[in-house]
Amino acid sequence: MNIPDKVINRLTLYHYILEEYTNDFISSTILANMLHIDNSQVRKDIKYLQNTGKCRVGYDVEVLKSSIERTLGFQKNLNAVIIGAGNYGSALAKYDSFNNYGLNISAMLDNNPLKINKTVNGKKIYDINKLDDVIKDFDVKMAILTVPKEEAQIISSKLEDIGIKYIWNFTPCVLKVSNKVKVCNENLIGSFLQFTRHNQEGINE
Amino acid sequence: MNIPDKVINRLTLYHYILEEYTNDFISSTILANMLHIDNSQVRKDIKYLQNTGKCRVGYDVEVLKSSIERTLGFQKNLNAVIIGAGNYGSALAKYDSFNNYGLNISAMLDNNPLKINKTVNGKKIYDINKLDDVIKDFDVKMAILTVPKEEAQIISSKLEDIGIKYIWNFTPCVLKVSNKVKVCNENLIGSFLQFTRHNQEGINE
DNA sequence: TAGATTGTTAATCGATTAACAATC
DNA sequence: TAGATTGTTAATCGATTAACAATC
Repeated sequence: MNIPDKVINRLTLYHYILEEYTNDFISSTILANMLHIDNSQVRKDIKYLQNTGKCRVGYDVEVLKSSIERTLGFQKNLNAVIIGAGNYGSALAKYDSFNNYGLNISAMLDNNPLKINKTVNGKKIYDINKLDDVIKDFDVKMAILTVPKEEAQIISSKLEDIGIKYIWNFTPCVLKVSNKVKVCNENLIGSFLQFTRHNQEGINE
Repeated sequence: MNIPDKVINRLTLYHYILEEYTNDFISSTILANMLHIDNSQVRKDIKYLQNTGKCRVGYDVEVLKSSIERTLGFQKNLNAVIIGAGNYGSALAKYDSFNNYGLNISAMLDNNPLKINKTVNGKKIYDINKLDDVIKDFDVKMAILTVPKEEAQIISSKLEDIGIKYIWNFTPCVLKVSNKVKVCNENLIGSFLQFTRHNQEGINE
């Protein structure tokens, strides 16, 4: 089944809520209020899970949680490397929750001799010149790009040549790649501006 | 004028491209192809800038760049603190480009005595118990939340009491706040799943 | 001139919200 | 039973794409 991006995003938020939720059942209205969205939207999202609720009671929390996990594939593992062992890369290497959601960080790479062969949270840092080998040895499908933006395009082209499938781009840089590679831009500046540009209407003083 | 979120996001991507672009003029088709979107969408987005192009030539790169900067308010400064001086917080503290887009990191806060009074990239780390003072002293409008998720809700409630306006939430946690506070969730898990869930259709082998 | 490109309108598509019968 | 909640359809809203006249 094809689940729209926005629905996937909301499903993960429902999952966060359910993890903290102590009752056995939860209604669409409660979930909706916590996220400031419409309750019929919650019910529609849940329909994608082929999950069924109970009138007058709501949804079984455990069942709902595990059907989100099953549908979004929290259990299937995808191997990734982090390219760039700076703070951002290290922060992501230490983000252990990734494992619970199907993302396995196999290794890191950097060009700094002082960092090579060190580890961050148990992930070894390899020489960027070994990129090709590391990707093959660990069966890596995704590269997480946290290099300085000057280097982003060069690395991205290399990754494409090696045949990587996914590039998760944390640099403020639009990568030129063919349509064999999927790029996801984590655009912090964009988020910041979206967030703060809306002073105009809404809750200002 | 009220610019939709998606447009704001694309405008920042255009800006990234323009920064690297060496010609004097650029057409909507070139921008569109780089982002794999429709060229009439690019022209519509640019209309929000009240910028005008030239038939047969395209848009003046410098003019376009500065009208994006003006419209999105890259020059107005908003003060923020980073709460949680771990790797993620430190990575953000070192992300100097924020300054070019109107975000000024005034200080950091943490509860670890070993970190307090140290600095990261010139930003001093204050005791989290001084939160109230720091926010007032630096005229802080935004808190960037990079604490462990167990602490996220407690800090978030404190921030609301103090009267903070924006919480940029990097924790995998849905915060309960009143509508006086705006929360922006940087949902990494959600992005990851959106990104990789789409094996089904598209470019798989 | 011929042709490339903008600016803009109309058509399409998708996502959100409203409404309500069915259920327990 | 009365009332709360789901499941689902219809209505609305917004975003994207298609089309094309106007321009230089």
